[in-house]
Amino acid sequence: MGGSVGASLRSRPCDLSLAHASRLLAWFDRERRDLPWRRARDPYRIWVSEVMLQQTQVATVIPYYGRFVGAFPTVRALARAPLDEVLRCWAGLGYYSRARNLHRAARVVVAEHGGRLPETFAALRALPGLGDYTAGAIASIAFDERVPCVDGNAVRVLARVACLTGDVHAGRARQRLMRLAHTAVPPERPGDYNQALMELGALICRPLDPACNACCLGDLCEARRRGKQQSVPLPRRRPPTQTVRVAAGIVWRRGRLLLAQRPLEGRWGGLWEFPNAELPPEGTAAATLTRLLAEAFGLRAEVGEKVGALVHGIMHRRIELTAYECRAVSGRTQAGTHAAAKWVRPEELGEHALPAPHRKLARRLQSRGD
DNA sequence: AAACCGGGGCT
DNA sequence: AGCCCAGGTTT
Repeated sequence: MGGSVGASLRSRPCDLSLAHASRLLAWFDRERRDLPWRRARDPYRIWVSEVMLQQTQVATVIPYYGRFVGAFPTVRALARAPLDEVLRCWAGLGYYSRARNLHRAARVVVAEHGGRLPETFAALRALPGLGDYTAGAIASIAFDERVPCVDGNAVRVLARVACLTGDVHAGRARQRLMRLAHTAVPPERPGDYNQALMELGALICRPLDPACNACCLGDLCEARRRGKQQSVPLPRRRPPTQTVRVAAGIVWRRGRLLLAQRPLEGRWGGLWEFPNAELPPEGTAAATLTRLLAEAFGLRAEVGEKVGALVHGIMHRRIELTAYECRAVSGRTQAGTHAAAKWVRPEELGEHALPAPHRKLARRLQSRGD
């Protein structure tokens, strides 16, 4: 292993000076935002907050966090709850596998660790749903272990301070970054240090317009010295966007709507949705929905007017969802490939965890006054 | 409305 | 190293 002689002569990953950690900590002590999960050092609450903060911004997380720890104040309470209830509490946050993993791990913690979170990085990392980031966050913040936790904010700060010009998301530059991240964590206050790094990335060392003049690391930052803040780190390369056309049926029968629960595994696992299917390139919505309702749900239905259309973007995918009002005229309801199917009153929609695009759809239907 | 930013976990 | 999961903010 290791690079060629040439590579090792060329440039070693420059370790960050010790000064950077104390600067960062001093800045954090002054500027840290007062966030609900920073008020206690309960490992469980830190865990919940870290999972919610994956792929979701602080402002969005705050109200959900309060409701969630209100409903499930301890690991045991979470483990006791049925998954459905947990998903309902998560509804709207997106990326529901996070909630499923959290719930699954809570049950493991109760079964194998007596209801208390294990206190080392290695033991945390072994729990389902906890990867390097989350295990590092809990280990350092709740248990003072000297391990890094590297989110996108931390990547940006480290890459800029050390001016890592390669692709920090892959290959050698990635390894270098992670090595740097490990050595950079100070033995004192590792948890605060990690939070400071991420906080600096979020507030100061922003992707597009870093506030270098206000940065506590300004005079240590190699990218700034070289005027390369804009090009370091290299943006992640993205696959081209794919458009998917989906038709959904708002199916009525005796004043109730048909809702189907997705299989527990996989995309939007366990969530409830309006029956829907991807439109084949040449297919019409009416034909697609008629066949779907017949074959998957055992219903003969008439497809009526278009009652809504929206676009939902997810990563590099663009879902164009069109909804049609349908009337079920006969048949005995089956779940098909879904986990379940049921008829609900419109006002009961809110009690179900729906995928984001279907939530949008449901909101529109209700505001329309149906 | 388009462009852009967000990454963890698993195998 | 590559695959899967499946949202929000900015401009």
